Amino acid sequence: MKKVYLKDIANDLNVSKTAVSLVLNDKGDENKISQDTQQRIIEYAKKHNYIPNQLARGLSRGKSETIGLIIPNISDTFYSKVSGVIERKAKEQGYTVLFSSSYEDPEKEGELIQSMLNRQVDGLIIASTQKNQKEIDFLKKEKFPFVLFDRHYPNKDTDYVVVDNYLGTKKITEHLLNLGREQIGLITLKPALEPIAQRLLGYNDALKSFNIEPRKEYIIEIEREAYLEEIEKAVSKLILSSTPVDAIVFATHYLASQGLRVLKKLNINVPQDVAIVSFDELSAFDIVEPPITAVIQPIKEIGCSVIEILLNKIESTVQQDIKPTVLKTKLEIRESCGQLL
Amino acid sequence: MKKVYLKDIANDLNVSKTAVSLVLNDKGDENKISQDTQQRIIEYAKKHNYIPNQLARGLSRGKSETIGLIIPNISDTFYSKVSGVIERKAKEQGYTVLFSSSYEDPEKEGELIQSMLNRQVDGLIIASTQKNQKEIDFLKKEKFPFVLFDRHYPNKDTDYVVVDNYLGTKKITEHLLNLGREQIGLITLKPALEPIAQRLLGYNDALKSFNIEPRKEYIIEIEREAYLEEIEKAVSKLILSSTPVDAIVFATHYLASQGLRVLKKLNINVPQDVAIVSFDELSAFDIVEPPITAVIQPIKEIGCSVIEILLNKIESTVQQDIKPTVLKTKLEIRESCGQLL
DNA sequence: TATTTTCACTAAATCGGTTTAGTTATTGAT
DNA sequence: ATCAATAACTAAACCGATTTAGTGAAAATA
Repeated sequence: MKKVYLKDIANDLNVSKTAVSLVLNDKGDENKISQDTQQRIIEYAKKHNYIPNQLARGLSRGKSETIGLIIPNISDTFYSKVSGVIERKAKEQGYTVLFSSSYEDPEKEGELIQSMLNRQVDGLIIASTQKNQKEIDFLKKEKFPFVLFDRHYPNKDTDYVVVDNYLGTKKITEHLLNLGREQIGLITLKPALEPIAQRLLGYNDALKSFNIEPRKEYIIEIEREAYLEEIEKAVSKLILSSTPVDAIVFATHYLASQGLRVLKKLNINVPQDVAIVSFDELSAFDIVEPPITAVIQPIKEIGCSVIEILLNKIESTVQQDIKPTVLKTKLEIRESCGQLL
Repeated sequence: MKKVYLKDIANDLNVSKTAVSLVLNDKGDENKISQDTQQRIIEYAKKHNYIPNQLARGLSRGKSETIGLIIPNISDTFYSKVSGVIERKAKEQGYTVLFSSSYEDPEKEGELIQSMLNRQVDGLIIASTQKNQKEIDFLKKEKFPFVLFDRHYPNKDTDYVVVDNYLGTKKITEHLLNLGREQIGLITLKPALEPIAQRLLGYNDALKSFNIEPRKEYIIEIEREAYLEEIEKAVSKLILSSTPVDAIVFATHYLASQGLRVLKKLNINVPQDVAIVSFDELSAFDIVEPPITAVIQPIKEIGCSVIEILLNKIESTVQQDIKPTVLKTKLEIRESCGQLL
């Protein structure tokens, strides 16, 4: 069973390549190809399992039916889950997804964007390192379809889909305050990224709304690359201080899970000695000891919004408006704050 | 800044497209293009940020520098982690990865394979549903480069990378036996898949090696799609039987975590009443209550082996031997079996 | 000096499709 | 009977690269 090309069909049926191409692209009727001929072509194609070469097709149409997905790390549960949704939705519309991880390296991200563009992707989805103003500006200037998610450039006018990081963190912090905790620490990352910055604001404002002045020594910003080691110091510092905290807000799921490991190692009772909450979660947060209260991100909605906006941009002929999307997080109360359930 | 094509460079420098192409593909010397001309071309290309259109390139070379990755589900932590390794290693060699999830649907998997082939991927990596004999045979017949992983077709002679599912399950079961447990249940999936079948064998043989005859009523095979509901019945049955089990082996990480949820709900003490072990793990298994003993898969090795075998096949001109790779799992002892640590 | 090699290139074919701009043959209107 | 319109196609250009087969001039060899 040799591979069959458009040319072969045309030759064998004594019609032109044009006719075959038109018919197989569903443009037979509008181009007045007779029903009989259409039938013959379609049957032949089906029988010989003809599949067009997408490279050739993409080359001549200037469209590849492919979208590029650039994320910090596919191994991270949040990104892998969003990627799953994006891929499924994209496939439903006939698009295939090229993906690459930037590992938080802006230079690499820049290269990835370029590499995706050479591959003639029809659009890009980027959870950016937020240090690639240049590439983003380039995409904007070229009016190339793209959507940012999870992290956007607040000073740039682009499409993006994010969750309300500010409000989410405010919610978990207020949850602690409502349960009577007052010395609340925050373990977060160096605030290079917009979501992280927003989470800090949410934490601060929650305290202020309870008339508590945030204390600088309760806020610890650690380096993402070295978080495994640094978190140990961070937790110890908050716990063993002369004015120890009675609760800790963790700004990411991996900070929370690693934080809990450290607390266990130090024999701190959660929630009796210290209550903890997490922004975002791992799927096992409900069965860890104790189950961790968290605000969870609407994974499915994020993925769906992203793909919807992008495909709209790709497929519509009229210029689409730029539309920021901010989704709500959901508070999932568990036992790590001492509330009886 | 307009986009620049090969033709533009040729025109502007008064050389032929051939010369430009050769030089930019590092074939200038072997084709005796003068150093001077080479310099000019390279400089011009760099200055104008020339990037070849990969579709055109792929079309004319019959090679796309792309590999296709087909997995059951990118959202599953195991597959997302292996995917991360595969993507990183592939990128290092200049390949980009197209991915799609089959969601255990053999028909969809078949379509995905076809779709990847139209897109002219240079090779395929598949964690198969194991129900696509046809497509696999087709790939074999065409001598198309591909590597299976996680799941292979035991009756077919193909390259694959798997872990020793048999020995891994034997190890965790023996661990329970060594700690004095004797009524050991197994909660697993309907054994359509090779790894799952192997895990059953490992469980059985472990018992036999301790002179215990496996009991049919201790082995519960549940439907993957409905595992959330079925596992509840399964656990209850094992626990509330007239001869209740004193330990349960879970054949996957998600069975184990869901199993633990159910045990907690039923107020069963782990490990006092029932010890549990899991094949494969979630990253939080060390902080759940109790921490779950598991055999873990060597994610990095799996990814590296897969990509190494595939790129070898793609890039070498001589026919490569077919090479099955079976990797070792590692027993991670935690507290869910009652052993004091 | 005549012939072969080598050097430094290039024209044109090719990859496998899509699309534009025609071309016949037939039908319908006047 | 004549001209315009329509039906049913097709030839050839094109997408943007790679690659094969050659070319003319200079240098080397006989």
